[in-house]
Amino acid sequence: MIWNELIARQPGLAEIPGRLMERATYREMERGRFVFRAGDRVQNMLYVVSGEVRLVRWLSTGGEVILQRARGGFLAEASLGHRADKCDAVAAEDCAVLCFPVKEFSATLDLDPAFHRAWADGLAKEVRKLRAQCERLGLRSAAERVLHYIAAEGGNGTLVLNQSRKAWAAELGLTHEALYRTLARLRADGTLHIEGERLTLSPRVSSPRAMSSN
Amino acid sequence: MIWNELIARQPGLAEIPGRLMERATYREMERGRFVFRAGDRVQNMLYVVSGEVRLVRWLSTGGEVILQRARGGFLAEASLGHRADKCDAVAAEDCAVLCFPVKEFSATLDLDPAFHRAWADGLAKEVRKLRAQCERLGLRSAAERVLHYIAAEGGNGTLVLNQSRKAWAAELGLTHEALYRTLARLRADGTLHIEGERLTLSPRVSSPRAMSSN
DNA sequence: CGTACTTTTGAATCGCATCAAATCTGGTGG
DNA sequence: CCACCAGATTTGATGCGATTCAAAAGTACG
Repeated sequence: MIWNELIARQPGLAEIPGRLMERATYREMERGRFVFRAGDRVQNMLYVVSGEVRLVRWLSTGGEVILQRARGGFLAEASLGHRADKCDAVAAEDCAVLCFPVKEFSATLDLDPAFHRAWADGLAKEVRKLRAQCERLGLRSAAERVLHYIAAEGGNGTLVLNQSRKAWAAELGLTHEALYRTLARLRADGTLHIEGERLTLSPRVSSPRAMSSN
Repeated sequence: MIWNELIARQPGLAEIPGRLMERATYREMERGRFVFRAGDRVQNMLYVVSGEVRLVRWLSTGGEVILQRARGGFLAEASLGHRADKCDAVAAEDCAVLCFPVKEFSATLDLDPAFHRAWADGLAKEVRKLRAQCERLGLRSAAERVLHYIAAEGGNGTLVLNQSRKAWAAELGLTHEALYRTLARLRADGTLHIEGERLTLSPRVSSPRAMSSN
């Protein structure tokens, strides 16, 4: 495995001390495979290099709940201080992961204040991101969620979408049909300018309410 | 203020070094009072000793989104590295808080690895909570959100609600009418047993299916 | 080419939001 | 103790918007 190249592509790996990096093992797995199961002892901190791994919990009603979708980042960071995981981790696509032994990982945090700070900062950033996501999902209309997303994630009123619209729809808590229709309407009434992956908010001239018959 | 007694009651305070503890100030505030407002400069890290403080955002439509409910724990931990808060913090009940000056707080983190570790663990816990909340808000029906909440927050299938149902509705991203109706229906069809604040899932056995994936 | 997936539009349905209003509750003060 | 008030709880009627089911056109890739 060519570490340097890998690290260059993964900003999340940059802060990891070389000593710890050397202890990592590389694994590939195919879609549908379990990375670990609920009740397993926590042995590794996993970084998802490519593909997607999901943290899943099963409801007593039989339904499944997706707790995390890790892509290009750590999986189940919160399990660091825990003996066992409460969730299953499943490869949602063919994927590659780096496994850091928790013991070494934990020890490195204690010995390397800079790394520790980076780790805590990463967690804090995740908290902020998740809060924004919660706020967005609390919005009642599709249009509001779209505009909120562009305002939050886009730079200066312009968002360059780095995923399919279908995937975006899932992230917004909408069906893809609802998203397509909403984008079409926002473009039609001039709220949004769309060219390919670039979505730009039009400088608002009139009322803040974009949708509906006002 | 009798620190020792206070600390004994608050497991979250145990890890805080005495040096930092001495710099804390104690404040009490009545229900409905704002602890801080969006845009205020971050001056203190707040620990909620008693009562409840909520982090909320107000929607342009007038609705509210509850981003955090702090009870016996820190509020807005993620604001540590930030200049200003983006949310209002409001006392949901009469409450008492400890205020730690951010500068001292931050410096102590750097000097005390054990404290730093405890802090990171707290952040990780918050991440897990928020992930669960995002998943919940992604559920499309009111009933699913209610059941998910009970499964996630309740112990052993039973949830003791520690807030009004109206407030709960806001947390679930529903109107209070929708929540009342949903609870009535779930009780009627035997899915849920309700007595006062105690909500208990009826044990309906069904086995976890394999990944359905997309 | 052919397959798989995304994008796009259409039509029907359903559930939640909304508006409205009655009852219940806890707390305050006369 | 009762009157009163603010807020929570509960039920009803209605409309809108998202889901759902369906299908066609576009796109990437071997």
